[in-house]
Amino acid sequence: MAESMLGLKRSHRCTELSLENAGQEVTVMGWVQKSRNKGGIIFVDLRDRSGILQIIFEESDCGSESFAKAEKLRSEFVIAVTGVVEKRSGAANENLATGAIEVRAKSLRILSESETPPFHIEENSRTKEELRLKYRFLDLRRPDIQRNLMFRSRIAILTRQFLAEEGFLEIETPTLIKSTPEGARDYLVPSRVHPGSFYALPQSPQLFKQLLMCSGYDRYFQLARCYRDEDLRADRQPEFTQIDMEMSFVDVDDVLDVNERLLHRLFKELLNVEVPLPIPRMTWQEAMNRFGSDKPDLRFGMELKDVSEVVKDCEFVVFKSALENGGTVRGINAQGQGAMPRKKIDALVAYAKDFGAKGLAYVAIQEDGSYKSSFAKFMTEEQMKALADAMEGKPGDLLLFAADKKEVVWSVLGNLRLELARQLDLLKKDDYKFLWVTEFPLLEYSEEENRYVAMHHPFTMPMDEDWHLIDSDPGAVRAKAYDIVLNGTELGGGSVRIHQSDIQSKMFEVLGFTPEKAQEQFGFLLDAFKYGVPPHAGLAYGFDRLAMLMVGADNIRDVIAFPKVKDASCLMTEAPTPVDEKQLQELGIAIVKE
RNA sequence: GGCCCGGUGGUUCAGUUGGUUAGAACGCCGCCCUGUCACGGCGGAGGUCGUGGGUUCGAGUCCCAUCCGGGUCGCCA
Repeated sequence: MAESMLGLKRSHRCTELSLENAGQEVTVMGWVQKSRNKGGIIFVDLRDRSGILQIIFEESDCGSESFAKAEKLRSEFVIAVTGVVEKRSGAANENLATGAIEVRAKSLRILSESETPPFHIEENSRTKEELRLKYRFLDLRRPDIQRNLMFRSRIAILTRQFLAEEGFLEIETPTLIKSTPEGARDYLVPSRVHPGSFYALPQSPQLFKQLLMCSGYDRYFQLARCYRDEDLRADRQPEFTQIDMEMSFVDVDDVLDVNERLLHRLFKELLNVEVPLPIPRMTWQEAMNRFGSDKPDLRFGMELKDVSEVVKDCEFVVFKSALENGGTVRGINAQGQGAMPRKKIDALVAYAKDFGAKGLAYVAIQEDGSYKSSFAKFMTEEQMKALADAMEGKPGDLLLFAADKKEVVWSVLGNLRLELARQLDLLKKDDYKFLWVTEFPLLEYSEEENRYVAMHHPFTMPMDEDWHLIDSDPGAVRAKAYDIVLNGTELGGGSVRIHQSDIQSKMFEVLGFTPEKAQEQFGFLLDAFKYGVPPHAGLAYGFDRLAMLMVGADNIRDVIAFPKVKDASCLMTEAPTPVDEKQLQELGIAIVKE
């Protein structure tokens, strides 16, 4: 039987009370975490978002009516207790923030009863995520998830505060927008008023923030909901939040500067971690060559080394043919792993094949300096030594080599490097290594579409010194684009935008847009650029990923209140669902049954 | 779309080469208990082993298909 809270007002959250409040009468409200009935005395652990507080019921203090109610309390009942804070006469509980005190109840109201929940509300729950997501409203009561979401809130609030101090304006942009064919798949929203026409949900506020620059707002930001209809990953949801910003009259350095200070502030105030400024920068080319990745994890070494020159005269056909076909031979040195059993090495080879390797060559340098290798018989002793020297191989080391086109070698060794680091436990969560990766290629060739596509987006400014190559060697043109990388995760990225119509026209041409098509797709932006557009640049963070890394979660779902599962559905609401025939008719939509 | 892992009372798990009535812990229900806090004591209920086929005298266990969840590759301007 639920009672009213009429006449009561919560005076404190559970852990807002301490010995300093001893003797005060307080009113606390929350959920019953646990009830321990000793017969004539009942202890109740009361939980709210702040934590746990022990309530003590004795009939002589609270009267027979409240005591009878206290005997009925079960997990997750919502109650209101008025009582007096006192120092515990029994032993203190050192596991609780409020372990030295308790509230001696004078009255109890049961505001809401609860059925036994399908799983226990507790920290570090081992209950399957499937069940927890179905009952997400209960899962969200768990202290670790509550801490994550409260932390996430602090990031959002501090970000707003910092950017406001820096002169940024928070402006919302539409989420029913025009569909753009480039990039990720759009979520489409049918228009009732225009049968057969669709809005798209934004993948980012990109064009609108550029228009805001055209309109003179000069510094904009938004915590923007974004949508991409692509498959999910541990760090990818179909709808997510960006910390999105754009600035006028700036170049690369200005954007990086303000964002470094933002990150410094967030990590200092929220984690008490000092991010050394300036954050190091590395060009894309250097990142690929040294780490085989455009988002290198700098928490450990094991860098890639190009040994093409060293092995160019050897007889090992794998190396030879790779080099003859314009490829490359590169390796990494897994120091101290020379004794790795064959089975584990085979597993690494299989792992490498997932990333396109045809195989993986290895050399284990024995403690006596001899070599155990998959290809030693094709090498002279001198060649082997030269190779080991080039890899700075010492006795006890394991050298792993990939030979192929450089893109494949990068991918294989870059991922292998990470896999080894995971196996060797080299990745410490509380070690935060930031990096700017700069000078990304402007374009990349799409085998699927048989043309160049924008690596970032079609509005990215090329580097002045490369622009003359746009016709002769488009793949070599670098862009004023940058990513902020933390511990091997792309936290965010951005670029200086094109603000000259001749460069923009050329970009569209290279991307295979006819002028008519460009006008049709992006006419509003091109028109805006005719009327005075400031040079501008910006950046967007994956807010969920940032929160995930800051709280140390392994999964983006742990920092999102109501996440979707792998097939982009919601286990709690069961969205998406079919809709009424009437709704479809109104929208002029017919479903094609397979 | 490919590959890998998982699905057994409410929850988390065990279940041997296929062999009696599928076990445990926690939770739940009832009774008892005035200093518990992983409370304790006594008693009790609760399972078509994800689903559908198949093999077999016999299937939680083997085979096939399928559903659900996770990870990953493709994909993610």
